[in-house]
Amino acid sequence: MRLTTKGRYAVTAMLDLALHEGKGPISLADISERQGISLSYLEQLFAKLRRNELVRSVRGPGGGYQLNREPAGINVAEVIDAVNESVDATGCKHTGNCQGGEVCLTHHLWCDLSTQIHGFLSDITLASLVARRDVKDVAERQDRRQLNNMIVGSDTRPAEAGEAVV
Amino acid sequence: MRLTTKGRYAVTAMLDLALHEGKGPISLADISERQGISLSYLEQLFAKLRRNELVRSVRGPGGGYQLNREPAGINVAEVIDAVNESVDATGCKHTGNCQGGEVCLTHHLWCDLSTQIHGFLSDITLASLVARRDVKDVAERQDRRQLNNMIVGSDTRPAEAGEAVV
DNA sequence: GCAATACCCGACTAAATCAATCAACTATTA
DNA sequence: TAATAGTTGATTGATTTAGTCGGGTATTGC
Repeated sequence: MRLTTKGRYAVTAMLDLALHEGKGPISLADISERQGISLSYLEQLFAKLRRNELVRSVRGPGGGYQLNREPAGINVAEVIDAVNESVDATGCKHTGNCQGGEVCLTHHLWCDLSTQIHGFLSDITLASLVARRDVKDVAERQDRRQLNNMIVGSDTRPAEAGEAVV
Repeated sequence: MRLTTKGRYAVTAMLDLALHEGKGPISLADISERQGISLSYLEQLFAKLRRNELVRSVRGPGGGYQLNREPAGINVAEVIDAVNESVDATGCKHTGNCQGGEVCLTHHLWCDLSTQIHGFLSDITLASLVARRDVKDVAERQDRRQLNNMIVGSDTRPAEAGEAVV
């Protein structure tokens, strides 16, 4: 099992889409700026999200991405699955041939853990995240900063990873 | 967060010790044979388990490792921690500076997930695993096979990873 | 119709981690 | 004192991560 930036970025980007629903397509450049994720990397992730029919794309000027379903119908577990980060904690992918064709001593433990994690994450939808106080606060801060950057003018580069921001 | 063979092997090896408690020190060679884990790799893992005072070692002929506490007092979470596989799902190690000094959009979600997983794993002790039916079954099979290999004689190498076993 | 926008796609890469292997060394005990 | 068994450090091939780079192609406002 692994949960790295790949899965975290995917969920963050999907949540960004959910937060800006109803404002037409959202460009990856916007998400990149707001969330501080490399644009090229986002393109890779959205290719997978699109193949899994979690988002749909609109090409051309003014284009971008939109959720393909309502936020209440998309849960965190399937977003992570879509970018190939399995939530499976077993080493044998549930086949049970961990030790020369038979199950290993701890096989059932990892199965239980997988069930636990998957259950937890699939109960959380984008809609439920949007409703959370802490998410709202961070989103407002990000929108404010993005607006600020636009007014300041040419300095529209996204804030860098380690960079201190006002 | 990551859970790979490192953490799984560590838990498996500790459970093997718990299953053979009271039979004096258990050598890593024995564990290697029963569990199909490379001896050299076990040495690395047990160096960390010893530094974390989860096991104690006895040197010399007839030596090996023993649990440093009773099985009911050792939980799975601390074993995984001991081999440097954190159960933390955040990217910022709970510091909260995921995005230029501030928390990112999904920080609290990953905190919740971490709490969930840690809670689940720290409720499972070696003693509770030893008592499980499925663990007992696998352990018996492993002991039987090891005995068999000893009788057959010179062929005492551990069963290889992909090898089909009778 | 054409230039700008924005998605689409594939190849490539530096760094990190995994899962070991190898060799040498030290302590203990039969 | 020789065999056993734990201890430590260096090294390694394979894989994955977290991107970058460079070229496409579709669409639309002017």
